[in-house]
Amino acid sequence: MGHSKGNVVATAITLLDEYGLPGLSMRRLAATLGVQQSALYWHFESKQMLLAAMAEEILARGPRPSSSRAWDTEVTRRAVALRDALLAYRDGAELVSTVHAFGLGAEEPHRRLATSIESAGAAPPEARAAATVILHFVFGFTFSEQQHLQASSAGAIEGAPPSAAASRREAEPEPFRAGVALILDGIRARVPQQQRT
Amino acid sequence: MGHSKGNVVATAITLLDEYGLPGLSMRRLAATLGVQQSALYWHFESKQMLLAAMAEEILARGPRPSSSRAWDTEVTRRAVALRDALLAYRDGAELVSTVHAFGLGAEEPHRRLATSIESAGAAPPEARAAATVILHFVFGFTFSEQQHLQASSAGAIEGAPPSAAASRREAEPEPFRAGVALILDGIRARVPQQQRT
DNA sequence: ACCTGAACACCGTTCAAGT
DNA sequence: ACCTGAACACCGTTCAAGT
Repeated sequence: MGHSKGNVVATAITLLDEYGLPGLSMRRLAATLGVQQSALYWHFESKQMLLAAMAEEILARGPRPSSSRAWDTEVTRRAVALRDALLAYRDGAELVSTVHAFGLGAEEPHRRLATSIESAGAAPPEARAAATVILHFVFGFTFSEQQHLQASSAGAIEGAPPSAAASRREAEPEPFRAGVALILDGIRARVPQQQRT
Repeated sequence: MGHSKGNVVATAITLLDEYGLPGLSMRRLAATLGVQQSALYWHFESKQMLLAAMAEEILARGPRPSSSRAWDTEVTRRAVALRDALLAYRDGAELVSTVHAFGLGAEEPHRRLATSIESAGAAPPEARAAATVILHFVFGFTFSEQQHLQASSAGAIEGAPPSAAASRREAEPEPFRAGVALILDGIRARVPQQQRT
């Protein structure tokens, strides 16, 4: 009866988490599914399209932040939720941010951030510009963070004291919150003052 | 008499500009230099190390912004200069930002930005956090921009009206300046007010 | 110090053909 | 609708050996 598209994507994400992005080959994926490599090209026109579908799925599986009446709380929660979604799978940040940069999808986070920022009283173009700043910060920060996390967990047994930090950290480090807070201050400076939160 | 390291890097950058990052293979580089592939591994322990050296060279070739008494002018000029450096070669933004994320170098821009921000009166840790925000914005923005530039210049003859924009644009688009300005406002909000510029 | 020759263990993609 | 079989045109890296 054959594999479905969703089926293929789910298996690909499992392999991503196990072998990382460089280890995710069409051949390995096909072997895991028990088909020939060429069969994958019936489901996806290229590996890039498969990666784009994986990025969407990883985002869809991420947490959905509870909304808030305070726009800045909401924006912060969205940034934290996005970071959590990226950290949930090995090389998640690299995958999603690359798909985004190549214009192949992963646009929901930007749209949602922009909507939350508009509720602060910003005009749509300004809200989009601010959303772009936040998005690139979250992508770049989390990409770097995930690399360092994996690099240090690679030198685990043979290396420096392993420390209490697990490879898949969820709590936000101080610099992450600080970066988001800085951008929020920038937004406040450009929006009609009305309430403090 | 053999090739020098700098020689190899320079040739690699030429190939990057001509074929793009996916087209830059060790085999192609070796062939262009007139040596065997294996010879490259005498100069660089891996392709990653070659890419790191290329990133440093691309940054070193970039413009050096004139300094300014006004810290915000200086930060803006550094951001613009960094973007220009990345845009100067095909896939420059992807290359440099990836090398940076993998912790293989390309740290000068961050240090320089942090220094300029400190002169606004920010404490070093705050200045570094703000520099991180700017750096990720410039990397992410320019990466996306460069992809779109190349995608549209790929569909040149056969496509929409080519427009006046060349493939290698140097003037900053409005959203780039807007993003930098937003972050500057965020910095101003966290620093003892003294002068306006 | 710098490179050759040869191999190892892989890649993404296409395409005619099958059921 | 979904897959096979086979091929095409590539990859990064290692290593003994040469000069």
